[in-house]
Amino acid sequence: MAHAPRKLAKQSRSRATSAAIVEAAARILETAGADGLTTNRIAERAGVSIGSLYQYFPDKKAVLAALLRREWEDLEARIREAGADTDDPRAAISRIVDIALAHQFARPRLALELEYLERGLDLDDEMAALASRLAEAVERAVAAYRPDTDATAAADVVTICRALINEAALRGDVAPKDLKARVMRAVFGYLEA
Amino acid sequence: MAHAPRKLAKQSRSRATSAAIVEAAARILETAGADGLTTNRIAERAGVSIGSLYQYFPDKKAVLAALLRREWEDLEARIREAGADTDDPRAAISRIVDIALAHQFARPRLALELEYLERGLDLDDEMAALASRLAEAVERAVAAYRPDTDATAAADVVTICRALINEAALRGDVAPKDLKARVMRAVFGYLEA
DNA sequence: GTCTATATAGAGATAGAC
DNA sequence: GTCTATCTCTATATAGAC
Repeated sequence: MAHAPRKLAKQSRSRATSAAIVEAAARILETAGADGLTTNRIAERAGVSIGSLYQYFPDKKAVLAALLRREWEDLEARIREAGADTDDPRAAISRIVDIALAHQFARPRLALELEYLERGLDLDDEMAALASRLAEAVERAVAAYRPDTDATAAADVVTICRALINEAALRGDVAPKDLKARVMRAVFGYLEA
Repeated sequence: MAHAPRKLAKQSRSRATSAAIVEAAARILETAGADGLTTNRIAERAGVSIGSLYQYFPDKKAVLAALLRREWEDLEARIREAGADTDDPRAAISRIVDIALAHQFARPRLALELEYLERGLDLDDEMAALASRLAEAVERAVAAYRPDTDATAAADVVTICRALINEAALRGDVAPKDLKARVMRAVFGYLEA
């Protein structure tokens, strides 16, 4: 297998290019929003030609799907880890809130734009499965805290968190110091009611 | 003033036309989303030519602004009325939640699309004032229930309501029978914490 | 495999007849 | 004041040289 190393090097370069394209899309979404996101600009920002972009992705939606997947995989790994500890369920939920805060405030505009664009993307099975794993990680943490709740409660908690954080980010608050407290108040106010 | 009636008739026809254009935009947003909303389609749906549309509105954003204004004016009137009764603050908030539910479920897709598009519209002073009146109506109701809270609490309550209702509408639930209960749980869970 | 050049389509908006 | 016809621009995506 004398060709293996060369092949690997090629694959690695290829992955770097497609990652660059995905990150270019992310940067444009952050600065110009969904309106400003064109395939030509993505290619330019990624430092490749438009022709190359279409060698890596079949169409514009595929670039967005890859970006969304990157974000979800990151989030899922962190949340699964944070929610694992069932000894102190309240602390587990608190850590999940921290992760959500960190994630959305790291790139607030990006998170917001993706949330909107997500609807226009028809997710394939793999993405749907990823979304399910994400939801389940939260469900387990919520169920550990209140075993008498169903999946709806966990979904509501996620919705409430996202909305409060998005709204703060939208208003331009860099990272309001009382936001964590307000999110916790909303989450546990809901769960304890 | 022999010309007054004719003038009024003219103004009335003119208002009917611009209302038709605005409603056409609303219908397209509901069925095709922001992507499908083009000035040509708006004109076609409104039963006027594209040339006429531009006689009534300077550009596409102006049509959207007029639509948003229509929605907000409707909502503001209802909420002001519902929140007025300070004898039973809890009931006042409950009625406001009912109005929000009715409003967003009457045309869920429209409400959702407008929420996104709102950001791309630079509101003029009049629209900003309208938004303030809307916010203040909720603030008064919240303050009557819990006088020790600030405007942030009222804003958070609005954010939580909108998110839960949008999420339900987004999932295609026509009007889940337990949604009102969940929204109330979230709102009062937050306010009583 | 990466580029340049371009086909194709559709957008927003305007001109000018009636 | 409403229409049709069209200008201009910019988008996605492809073709074909290298």
